[in-house]
Amino acid sequence: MLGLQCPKLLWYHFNRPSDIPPIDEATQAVFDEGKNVGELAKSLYPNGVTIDNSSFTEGLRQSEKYIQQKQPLFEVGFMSNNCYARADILVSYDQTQWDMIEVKTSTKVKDEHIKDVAFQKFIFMNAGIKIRNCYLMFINKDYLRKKELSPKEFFIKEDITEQVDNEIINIPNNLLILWEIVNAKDVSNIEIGTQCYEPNLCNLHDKCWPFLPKRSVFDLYIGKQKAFELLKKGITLLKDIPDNFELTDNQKIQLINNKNNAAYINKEAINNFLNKIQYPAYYLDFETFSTAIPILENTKPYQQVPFQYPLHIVKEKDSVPVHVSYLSERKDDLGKDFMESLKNNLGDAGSIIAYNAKFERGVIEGCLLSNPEYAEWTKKIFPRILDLIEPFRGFYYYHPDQKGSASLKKSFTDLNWKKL
DNA sequence: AATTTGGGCTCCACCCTGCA
DNA sequence: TGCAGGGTGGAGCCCAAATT
Repeated sequence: MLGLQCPKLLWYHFNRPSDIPPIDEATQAVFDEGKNVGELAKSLYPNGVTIDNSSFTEGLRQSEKYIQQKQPLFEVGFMSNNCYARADILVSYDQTQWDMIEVKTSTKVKDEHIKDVAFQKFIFMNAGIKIRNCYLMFINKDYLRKKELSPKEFFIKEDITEQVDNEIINIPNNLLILWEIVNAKDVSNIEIGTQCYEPNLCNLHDKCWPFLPKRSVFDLYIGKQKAFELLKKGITLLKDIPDNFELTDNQKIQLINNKNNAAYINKEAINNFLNKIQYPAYYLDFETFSTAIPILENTKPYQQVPFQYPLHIVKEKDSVPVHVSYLSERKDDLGKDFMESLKNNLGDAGSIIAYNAKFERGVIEGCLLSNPEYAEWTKKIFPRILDLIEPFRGFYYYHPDQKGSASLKKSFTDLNWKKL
């Protein structure tokens, strides 16, 4: 059971090419977003040179060449210790030293960023490039876009030199472990852990995790730590959890009917919930987009901007739902039409029902930024909202096929079983 | 990538009790 | 009366889960 543990957060430098799955649309969108933000960051360093990395050897050749000059360099890459690293931005400090700037689409400095930059600095130093200070350039989440985009206000630049230097001492040892893992013939000796899915899903996840059986301890609701604990004791099945092992009330419900695959139903709690619905009932769902770089005036980075909603109105109990929908036709200010349409369709009374309704609530609050005249109306609307997630998160109803999830769309263990 | 939210955990102030 | 030890409750923090 005991085995090698991947050094957390460094794996993404080490994917074996054959193990990298094709990029799906969502991942591609994240990459594109990163590219846009990267280009915006470059605009802050005039006279910079972007290294041509269309081929690996050409990238290295150009990096060697331009490092002799002193203008800012973008995407410059070097090799040492049999590893390769590429820096987003390198700015010359004096004749011998450079400052390293890493651009992230995040809105704060995270531990993984420190590890990332430490790796880059380590490789660069060993390649003979002298690095003075390290900076992280990330997104100011409070930046409110006006008509013109202001890159200077959009970014925050923070000195992380000290944290990087504290981290850099761990790199040599991490590299040893990582090489061993990369060269391993199979994964039977590699220990799974949170590093497999945090901060991102590892590309080797589908190789290391399938040993888990169906109905495993990883189905436990909010129970990943408990699952790892049980795994260390050799317990992988829900039904094998000992009676004296401490579980929350919801987790106990998961074990009821687990074996015979039947639903647990708390009729009283469900009835209480249903009785809260006041008619006419409005079933609502928002569709939104969000971008790191705000494209509309009076919006912030990553703000969810709504453009469409379906609404089903049930006038009285058991009556046939009436369908109403909205699709924005404006490209400048989406919030105003959206709010006006909602106001016209939602009436003055009756429950407004959504799944995970705090999302809908947040979107409406976001619209108030550019449409404050709806503040009064919002106050009247919010108390009417009822969250359909309540009966599921509260385990009023639970079926083992939910795998510990109250989501309409996915569960944690689907990560392991999606190929079956 | 962010956000919200509730649960669970930790920390600490406070109080009570038992004892010298 | 003072002190140590144990129990209790609130504040604050972190994590996991849901949505787009």
